[in-house]
Order: sequence, then structure tokens, then C-alpha cells
Amino acid sequence: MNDRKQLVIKKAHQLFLDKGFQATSIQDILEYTGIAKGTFYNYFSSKNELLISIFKTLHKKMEFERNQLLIGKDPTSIEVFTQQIEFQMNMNRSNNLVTLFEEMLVSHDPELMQFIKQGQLRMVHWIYQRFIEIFGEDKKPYLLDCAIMFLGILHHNVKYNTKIFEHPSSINHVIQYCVDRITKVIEEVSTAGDQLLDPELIDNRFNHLKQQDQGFKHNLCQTVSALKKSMQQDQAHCIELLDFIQEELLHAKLPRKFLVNSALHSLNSCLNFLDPIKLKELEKLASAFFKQTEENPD
Amino acid sequence: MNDRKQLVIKKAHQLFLDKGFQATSIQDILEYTGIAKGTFYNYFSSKNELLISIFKTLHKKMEFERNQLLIGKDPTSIEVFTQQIEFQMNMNRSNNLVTLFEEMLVSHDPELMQFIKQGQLRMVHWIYQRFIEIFGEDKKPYLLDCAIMFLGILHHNVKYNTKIFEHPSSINHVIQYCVDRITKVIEEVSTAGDQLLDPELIDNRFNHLKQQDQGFKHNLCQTVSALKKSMQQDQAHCIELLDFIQEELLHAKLPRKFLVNSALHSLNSCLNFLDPIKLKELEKLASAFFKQTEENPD
DNA sequence: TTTTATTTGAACTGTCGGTATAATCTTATA
DNA sequence: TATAAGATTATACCGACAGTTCAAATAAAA
Repeated sequence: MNDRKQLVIKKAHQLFLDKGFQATSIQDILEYTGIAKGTFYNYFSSKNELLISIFKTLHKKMEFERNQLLIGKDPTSIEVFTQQIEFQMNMNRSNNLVTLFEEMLVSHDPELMQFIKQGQLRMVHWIYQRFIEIFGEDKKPYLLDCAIMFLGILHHNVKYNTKIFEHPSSINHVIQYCVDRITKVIEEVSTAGDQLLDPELIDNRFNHLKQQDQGFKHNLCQTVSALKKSMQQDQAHCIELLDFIQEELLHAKLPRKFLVNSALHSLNSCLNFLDPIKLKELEKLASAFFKQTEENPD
Repeated sequence: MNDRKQLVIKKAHQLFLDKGFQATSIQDILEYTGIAKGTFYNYFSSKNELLISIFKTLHKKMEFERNQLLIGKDPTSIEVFTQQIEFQMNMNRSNNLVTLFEEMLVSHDPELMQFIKQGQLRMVHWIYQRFIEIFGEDKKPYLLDCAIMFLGILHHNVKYNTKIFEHPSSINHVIQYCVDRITKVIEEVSTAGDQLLDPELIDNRFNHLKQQDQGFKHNLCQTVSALKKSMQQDQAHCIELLDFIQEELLHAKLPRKFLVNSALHSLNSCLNFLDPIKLKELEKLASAFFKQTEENPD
């Protein structure tokens, strides 16, 4: 994407944060960014499309950094999840995304509506998947409900703490409270066996994307963290190597096969510290991964 | 309020439900209602003010009927509360109030923003007060948090059940689920002793109502007891009437105006026993009371 | 019938999102 | 370096909109 266009996105974002989307006219954007009207309509076919561009940019950034927080951490740890939520809420707040989202809902533009609905679903789905990792597969039937309720509790508590009562309590405190609550609710709801929505509803929507990928991701994280746990002593360089492999396979645009293989080779010389079975599993995962990406390079 | 104006409010409401607020032009309203532009601006100073009028009308109706559901029922019963919520959610849904609310949030009109904030606070406050009745005064420190969370859970669950997944489960089922959940959360949170917001925050916002209410209470008791003292002889039926009025005005959920007026009328035929000045005062108090409750039924 | 209040409807202002286009500037290539 | 292709600018324009104004028409009250 053009640098200039990128700049327009950034500056328009600033304007929207200050004045709101509806209240910002295209003329405002032209003056603030210093481009001409013609250029604007070269970049974006409408004001709505500009808004979508802003959102896509932010969304990518958020997903990337949110996943970055998982690297080298235990995916089953609730504390890591809390940190991820904290990060996202802080980003939401500093970017006033909530307001922008609300404005999008109003637009009556079907494309925009679809986009926002997708975004909300992705968020629910992400929380749902993380809950499965954290609370275990056996709680799964209740975790879609709980993901939805968690978002409800979180947003309402944050809203009333900050906006309505202007309470000075830190947002992290509110988040911790919400995580504590949903943890108990998950316990309660799964012993009561009370289900509202079948998780298949959301599984079906997302598994066309990358069911095998989700499985792969899960297996990879599991295997890596199992390996870490299996270490006899604290082997800093082993941890570094494992983190690197996880990072490269999960988040790199173009994972470098030779580096991963080299890292695996190095790990093999630490067999006295590591569980050899799990290491074999990791090697299998990596080779399967590269086989698949070589067959299907997109 | 003018009948014609009332009709405009009703028809404009229909239009807003069909097309949305922003998407409905004033011209649309003029054509649909058959009034002239001049008339419109005689009735409402702007489109926003029309929206506020619509909301006030609906809000009054909702509060009235919601409180109607309590008459003769046990206010501590959770089932009655559930019915009240069901009624409100069904009214919300059939009137698409949620969408209208969202559109209001966007307007950037400070008056509108203030109005909606007030409305949301009143809803939270009502739930908070009902929770106190249902779960007891001892749980009070946690019930503001729980009222907020209940609304969060409820709205999110309803949204995802109906809008996003278009799940055919009845809304009453969803509501029951949410009530069950919050009941357990209240238990859990009060044994854990975990508080986020001090209920004083909302008590303080609404006690100005109570304060003027307190003044009224005081005057009423003073006047009634003065009347009793002013009686020349022991007039049992006068005392009964006075007690009835006091009781009805102070403690009835929905004081019956016609009964109070009838009682006052009867008392007027006892003027030879009663202080006429004090009786006039009592009549003034009663009429002021009903005037206020009709304007502001809560 | 006269007075008073309400309603009408058209003309007007100014802003908006979006279109169209001719003129100007950049950049890459021949 | 010259020139063609593409990007950018500036400006005029369109229809739709919210909101204003006001004199004339109409209805209601006296």
C-alpha cells in the first residue's frame, strides 16, 4: 500500500478519534491531510471504505501483538489471557475504538455491517478458543456461552467504571475482576450443565478457514510447553530455541525452513534435558507444516 | 400534550423502526404524518428533540407497566423479577429500541448524550434496587456490580442468540439463563467479598429524588398528625380515612388517586371536627404528589 | 362576527457526500 | 533528455439533507 495512503489512514483516524466519524467531513480530512478530493477518491471509494481501511489496519496490528504476547508463555495460563485482554482493552481505549464501532453500526451500509459482525464474531471466537485452551476440552460445550458473557461483563464493567461513573480505578483491576468472575461462572455453569448456544455454531463458521491450522496451532503450543516442562534443569538456550520455533511457525510471514531445522538439530543435542518423544513430535509437526506450506503457498 | 403531536410521535416512531433514525429525513416524516414543515418545527425544535420525545413516551410506558407487574406480587420473588425483565426485553425488541439507542449514542448531541446516559443509569439503578429487595440488604455492597454485569450478560446473550446466530431459542429461555447465572454470581461474589464499584456512587446520584421524597414524607406525617390533634372529638372514621391516605401515599406501589380523592372528599364533610387549613394543606400535598408521579412515574 | 391561535407551504441558507474534469506535477522508460 | 503514463490537484457542480423564516390560509374561541 502507498505510503501516502497509509498516512491518510493514520491522520483520518486521528480526526475520527477527536470528532467522531459522522462529525468529520471529507473536507476536514482533505484539509488535515493536505490531499485533494480527487486523490481521496482515488484511494477510497467512499468515506465508509476509509473507515474499513482504518479498522483493518488496527485489527491486524491488534491480532499480531495479542498473539505476540503468547510467545514463550503457557497458553493454558489464565494470567497470560488476562494480559492479552488488558492489552486489547488498552488499545481499544487509546484508540476509542468502541465509539467508532458504534458509529459503524449505525451507518446502514450493508458492507460495513457485515464487516463489523465478522469482527465481533472473530473476537468471540478467539476468546472461545482461548477458553478451551485454558479450561480444557471437557468444558467446551459451555465455553461459547461463557465467551459471550465474558465480553458482556467486561464491556459493561469497563463502560460503567470509566464512562458513566468516571471511577478512577485502573482498567486492569476491572479486567482482573471480570476474569475472576467468568472463571467462577465457567465452573458453575459446567457443573449445572446449563447450555445456551451450541459451540458448533461458531465452530462451523470458522472451521472452513483453518480447522487443521487451529489443530496445528494447538498441538504446537502443547508440545512446546510440554517440552519446556520436561526440562530437567533451566536451560536458557533450549527455551530460546523452542520459542524461536514456535514464533517462526505461528507468526512469520515466510517461515524459514532451514532455521527451524537447524534449531531442531540443536535441540537434539540437548536430549539429556528434554523429553525425546515430545521432541520427535515437534519435528513431525514442523515437517508436516513445511510440507503443507510448500504444497499450498499462499 | 396535543393529540396531533402525539400522533406525529407515534408515526415518526414507526418510520424510525423501519428505516432507522439517521436514514429517515424530516421530509419523510412530513409526508408520512401529513403535517407541514412549519408545524413540525412548532412541535419539536429539531429531529433530535423528536427522538427524545419518542423515548420519553416509551420509557414512561415501560416503567409504568413494569411496575404494574409488581402489584400484589412478592417483591422479593425472583420469578416476578424475571417476568419484569421479560416484559422489558420484549418491548425493547418489538420496538427495536436497541438500534435507536445505538443511533442516539452517535449523534454527538450533548443533550441527547446526557439523556441516554440518564436512561441507562436509571435502568441500572432499578435493577440494583430490585436486587436489594430480592437478595437482601446484606448483599448490597455487591449488587451495583451485579446489576451492571446482569445487563451485560443479558444484552450480549440476547444479541448473539438473536442477531448474530439467529438462534431460534425463545428470548424467555435466554433471560432465565441470565437470571440463573447472576443469582450464582451474586452468591459467589459476596462470599468472596469482591467489590468493584461502591453502591454509594449510584445511591448518591438518585438520592436527590429520595430527598425531596423525604421532605414530602415529613410534611405528610406532620399534617396528618396535626389534623388528628385538631379533632374536637374522637372521630374513628376520620382517623381511618387519614390513616388510609397516609398509608396509600407512603407505601403503595401505585397509589390510587381516585380513592385518595374520595377519602379527602369525605373528610371535607367533617369540617366541624377538623382544622380546615390543615385539611387544605393535605389536599395540596396529595395533588402535588399525584402530579409528580404522573409526570415522572418511578 | 371578530379576534386569536394554529397551521401551512414555499422559498431560502448552508453543509454534506460524491462526481466530473481539465490542468499540473512525478516518475519511469525509451 | 524527451516523452508518455500515471498520479495529484483545484474547482465547479449535483442532489439530498437539516433547519429557518414568514406571510398567507385556516381553525378555534370570544
